[in-house]
Amino acid sequence: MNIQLVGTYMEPIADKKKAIFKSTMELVREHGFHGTPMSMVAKHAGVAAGTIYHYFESKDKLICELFNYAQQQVIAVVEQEDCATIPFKACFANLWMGLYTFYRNNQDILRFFEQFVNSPYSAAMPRLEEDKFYTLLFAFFERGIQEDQLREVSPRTLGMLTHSSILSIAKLTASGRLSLDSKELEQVHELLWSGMARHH
Amino acid sequence: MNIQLVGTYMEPIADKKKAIFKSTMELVREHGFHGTPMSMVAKHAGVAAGTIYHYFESKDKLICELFNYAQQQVIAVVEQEDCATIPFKACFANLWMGLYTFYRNNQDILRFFEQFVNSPYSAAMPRLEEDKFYTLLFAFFERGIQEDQLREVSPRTLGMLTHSSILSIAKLTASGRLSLDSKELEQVHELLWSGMARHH
DNA sequence: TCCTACCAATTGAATGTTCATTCGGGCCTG
DNA sequence: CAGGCCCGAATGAACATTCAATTGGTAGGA
Repeated sequence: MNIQLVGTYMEPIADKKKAIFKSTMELVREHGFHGTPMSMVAKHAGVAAGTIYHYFESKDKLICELFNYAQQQVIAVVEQEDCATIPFKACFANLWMGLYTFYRNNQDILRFFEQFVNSPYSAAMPRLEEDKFYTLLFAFFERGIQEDQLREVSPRTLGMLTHSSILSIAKLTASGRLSLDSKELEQVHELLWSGMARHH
Repeated sequence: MNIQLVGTYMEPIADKKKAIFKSTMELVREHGFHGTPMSMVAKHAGVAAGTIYHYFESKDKLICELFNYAQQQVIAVVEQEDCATIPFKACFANLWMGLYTFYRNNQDILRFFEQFVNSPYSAAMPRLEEDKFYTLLFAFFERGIQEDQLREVSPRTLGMLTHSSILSIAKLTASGRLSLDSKELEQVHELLWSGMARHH
């Protein structure tokens, strides 16, 4: 039986299934989609090759489900930080740092995402309007504009700019090619903020 | 004889070699690294499979050489826009639009790059210090700081932020999921500028 | 001018490997 | 003992790479 992930946030997932997800993520991070045969996933996850096919129709389905699984986690971060009870500016800072921290601590996911969205798999992704992550993100910036905190630039543009800055900095620091202390990280999102904010 | 590309900018490249580059780029864009067998490249380029191996040691080498080949073109854009004879702010605007336009007009390259840098191939990339593109980019922002035009944020950070904004907007508009008119494009890099600029 | 020796360029069928996927059977648990 | 889980060897397709054979062009000698 395929246990559904989608929608209900995160039902208990069969152990083996979770192990397969985890292994796939790690291996794909290190070796790419090509370069990670099912046999390798099986061995790494400690299951037999056939078992994977008990849980997933095919390699492609596995990859796509894994994407959704990981996406849920990112969505959880956004939902946690996007709260209307604190000033928008602070909320923006939290969101930036929250997402940044998440990607830094989950480099597998970061790398997997980037591979996924730039591969032909991305054809299987929902359109922006149906993508929960982006819907949340855009709504957040919409709110900033409503509250007269942000310039009148399309919320989509603001959302993409913010997210891309997080991703690029996270990738860079994760790769060890650049290291930023916490003061410099603050600088980054302040810089973004001062570009996007409405100057009264 | 392998005609060298590296270093001397761009020697005349054997026709077939160029055809192979072009086909690989288009096919990889559409089908990914996996998903484009050498036989497909051969057919698309109008050569025999064996011919590819006359010019390239292996598939991996082909991919890596292609990356360098494309990188040269991006470097050319930076070199063209980064001129010290006009005010820094204008130069920044030119650079942003120049790179954006380049990626918009060369979606193959954009997509190929993103796949490459997030794949295991990226291990073959030079370190940031030895990467000509980034060296130029960072020097550009260094200049802005010297000239007291920019905040004192690490030039690397500024460079990465700028480049990531270009890439994300170019990817998004290229995919048709968002379209920006020229006024909105201006807004984007002005927004960035106002975040990065020193406020006297 | 013609002939020939030489070599780079090119071909595509053949090779051997790697891989996704299948399936017949074993092992628990209720 | 039925039914769900799980195993892993076997299968067949797809692929990167090789190589023996062919072409075409060029330099030199007569």
